Amino acid sequence: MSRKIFVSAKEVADRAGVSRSAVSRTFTPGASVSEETRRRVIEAAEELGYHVNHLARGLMRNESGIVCLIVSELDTPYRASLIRALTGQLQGASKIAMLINTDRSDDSVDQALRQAISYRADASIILSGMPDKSITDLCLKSGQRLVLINRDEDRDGALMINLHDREAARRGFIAMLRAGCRNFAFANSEAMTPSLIAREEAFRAAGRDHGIDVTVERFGSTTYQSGVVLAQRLLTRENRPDAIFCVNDLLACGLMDAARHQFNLAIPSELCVVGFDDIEQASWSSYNLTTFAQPVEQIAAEAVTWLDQVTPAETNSRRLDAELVWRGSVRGG
Amino acid sequence: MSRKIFVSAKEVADRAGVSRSAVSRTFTPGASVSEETRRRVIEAAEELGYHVNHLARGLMRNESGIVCLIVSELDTPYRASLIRALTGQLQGASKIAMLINTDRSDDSVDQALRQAISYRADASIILSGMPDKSITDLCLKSGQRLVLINRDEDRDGALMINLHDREAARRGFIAMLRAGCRNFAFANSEAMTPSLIAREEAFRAAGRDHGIDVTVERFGSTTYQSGVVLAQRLLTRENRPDAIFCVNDLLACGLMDAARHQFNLAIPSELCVVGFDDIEQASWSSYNLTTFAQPVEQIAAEAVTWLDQVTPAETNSRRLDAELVWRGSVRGG
DNA sequence: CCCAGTTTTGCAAGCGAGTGCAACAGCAGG
DNA sequence: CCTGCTGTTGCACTCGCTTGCAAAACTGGG
Repeated sequence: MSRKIFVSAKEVADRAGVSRSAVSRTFTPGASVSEETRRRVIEAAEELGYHVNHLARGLMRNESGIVCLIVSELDTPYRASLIRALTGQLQGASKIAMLINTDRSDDSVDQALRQAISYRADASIILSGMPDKSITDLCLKSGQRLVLINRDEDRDGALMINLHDREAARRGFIAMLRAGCRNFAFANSEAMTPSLIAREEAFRAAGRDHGIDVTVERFGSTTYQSGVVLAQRLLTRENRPDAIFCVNDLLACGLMDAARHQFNLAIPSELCVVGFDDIEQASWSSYNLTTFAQPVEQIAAEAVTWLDQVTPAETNSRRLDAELVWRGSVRGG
Repeated sequence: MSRKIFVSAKEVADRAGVSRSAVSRTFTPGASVSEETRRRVIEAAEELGYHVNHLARGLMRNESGIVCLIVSELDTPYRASLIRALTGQLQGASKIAMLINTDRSDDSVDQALRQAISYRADASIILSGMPDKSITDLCLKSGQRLVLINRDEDRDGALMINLHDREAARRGFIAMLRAGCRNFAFANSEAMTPSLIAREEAFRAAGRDHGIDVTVERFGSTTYQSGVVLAQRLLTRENRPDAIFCVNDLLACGLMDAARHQFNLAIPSELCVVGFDDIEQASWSSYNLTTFAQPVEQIAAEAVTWLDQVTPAETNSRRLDAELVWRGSVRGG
């Protein structure tokens, strides 16, 4: 099977005619090595194709440089772009991302965290699902840091990054109100994630504030197909909505497609739509969707800089703005 | 900073009143431990929240269980779905994926492979870019396995997974020919990946075989925006194409949107379009794109089973079928 | 040339696990 | 009770690296 073929520090030391420690120090920033030995070590290392064994290093330093990203349905546009931002910025901070896919079963977020512990990840970033309290406690007790993105619930000792969902929903309402809409609806999935709930609630509240009743419909998971179904449910009502806030862009795309192709509605003249996430497709001219942008790079930056802090992980919470991106799915603007 | 707080086998051993080896053996399948001690160890481990340190285990076993996925622009729909499939199946084979993002510089595929070596990854799977020969040699010499997906070029000792690009292109041509198209065009990017070139060449060849001249236009990278530009270039020609094979779906979406919204063309009556990849958006009713499907799950399966083989990595090549998915962007069908 | 002060270096003790080997216990048969 | 066998256990070594500590090698001033 796999024989030990990786070249070790010992071999480099022998070749360079120095001690093992010298090699180690050469690759440890800030260690005391003379220019001369460093040169010889580097040279020998180059020739042999030596690379420090990060596994062993992690063992000694008690710091692996590994950060686990725990995520399901990672091919969803928003998730994928967040992963891209995170991996990019983690590498910038010389850490490396381990990707754990929790598509399978339901307890698999817990499973994933166990994996993270087994690989002695310095931290885990949870993008979907919500782990058991007992597991997160174990993580924190083990000295592993935890970042929850758009999960909202409280977890002591973790960093929680969320958006101003409520304000976004309210702004969306007002935008469509100004566009002259009268019948408001909110298209949601049944996922009932805290942030999705917040958007729905705030949108209803905005309606109440203006003495307007908001129709809410929920269906399935937060996908394009659900958007199609929601369109069928909402657009066949007797007083058809002329303003729909979709809980995210994927849903909005499905809803818009159904509205146009099945109900022959013109957007935005007969129906205004607002989405959330600002996925790439929202900017495609078939959709041209007015939406709230997830500040993915900023989210990633917050996470990574927090992880880089040396102070012991304290409970921490960040709430970022979701910027409104005006496009053509709402009149005016 | 981070104190050693992870619980170790020693502590479990003490608590269970056995030797450290007993603990080790309990978590090593096939080792000789009595039912009684195993029970006590498991119990103690549970109470203490012990998890085998995979770093240390990897050190001893000389097998880390880590597989690196090397990829750029991972938020592209096709890439994202491939990553999803790969992570899922790797986990099924009890391996774990490390994600290396090569968006930054150009030599960063090499950088990525160095990382992979540093973490003693058992294998690397390259989804984008092409590493230097010297680096891949180093990988192979170090006993690391290598999988190249849609990279085509020859690399001794690696597994190369490709599709029947040429046949797909030819089939696409014939499909549009049967639909009654006369003016054929091929919309490509300037990425010039082997598989993209193969599609283009085969499409031209199909044209030649039928005595039909094929217009080829190339622009930028393989994105939606390039599709828009390509539409502008192709659809303003004096004898406007009525059949366009797009080198991938993303490009096709951009091209279709531009054709419809800027040139007011009806698809498929005035223009037939064929894509490649079968990304999710291809099935959205705004596009309803006839395309060739990347068999992502099958690709992932091939890769993972090959990695699981115990025989020393031999050069190996798989060529899979890209199934034609008939939708509405080509007449007939 | 000597000595105190500053680098630089090597030794050796870890880190947390796996595993060959020998000692050991338990058991059945003689 | 002794012998031989099987199955379990613990010791000690190993993996590749980091790092405290003390010895060795410089440095410059007197």
